[in-house]
Amino acid sequence: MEPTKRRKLEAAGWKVGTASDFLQLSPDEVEIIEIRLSLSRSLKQRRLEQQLSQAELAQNIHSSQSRVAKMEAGDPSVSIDLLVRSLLALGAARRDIAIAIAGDL
Amino acid sequence: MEPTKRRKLEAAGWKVGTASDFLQLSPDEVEIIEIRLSLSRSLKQRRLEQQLSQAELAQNIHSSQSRVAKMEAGDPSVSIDLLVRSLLALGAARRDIAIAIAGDL
DNA sequence: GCAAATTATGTCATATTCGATATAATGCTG
DNA sequence: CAGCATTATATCGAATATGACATAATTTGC
Repeated sequence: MEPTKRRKLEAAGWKVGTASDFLQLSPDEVEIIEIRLSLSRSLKQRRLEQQLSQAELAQNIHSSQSRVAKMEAGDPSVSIDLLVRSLLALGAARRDIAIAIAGDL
Repeated sequence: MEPTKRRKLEAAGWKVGTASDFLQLSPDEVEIIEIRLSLSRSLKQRRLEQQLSQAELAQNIHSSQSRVAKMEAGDPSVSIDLLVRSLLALGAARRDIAIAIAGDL
């Protein structure tokens, strides 16, 4: 795994001890994590574009500031469902979500 | 809402009583449901392409036949997370998932 | 038509995710 | 620096998703 990608994961709070520890994640698990991180980044970007605080966004989606923080941090306790619902609440269309998931495209 | 779309939702087990009942779903909720259904269809298509029974797929993803059936039926109790994980297990790439979500793209 | 295989539906105990809350950490502006 | 807003982290009971199981319905091949 490239150091770049690894740093991204570690920065997002995924405990990635040593490189070999990391390897116990299956490719599919890594893929899911990356999808979550892509959605996270998209969420944060949209929120900032709309000049909203995490607390304000939380109100819009009937959630809490702490959960928004976790969403943006790519916390493992956050489901893709919640990320998608939040993106929709920020005005994202299905297509936008698809693009976020694809990573580049 | 077009009758076509509505029939799709009803067929998938989303209790959509009358048209007015249906309207109590927010556009975002409808969007989520449609995303789920897109992923469902993609899942079933992939499984059939690979000539697997629901039970066989269930084994691969450490789940059960009944849950696979629910996934393919677009059952409300199934998360997007599980659908994505299942698609990955069937060999789908991120891009494939993105395409499924976008509808076209 | 009838087995056998496959798929659908209902239920349940357990596991995971949820919003909420508290509080710590960081950033910003005077 | 001090106050204030914003964001991060930890923990909780409640809500939701989960696999497993039972069993019904459906499809398939003979």
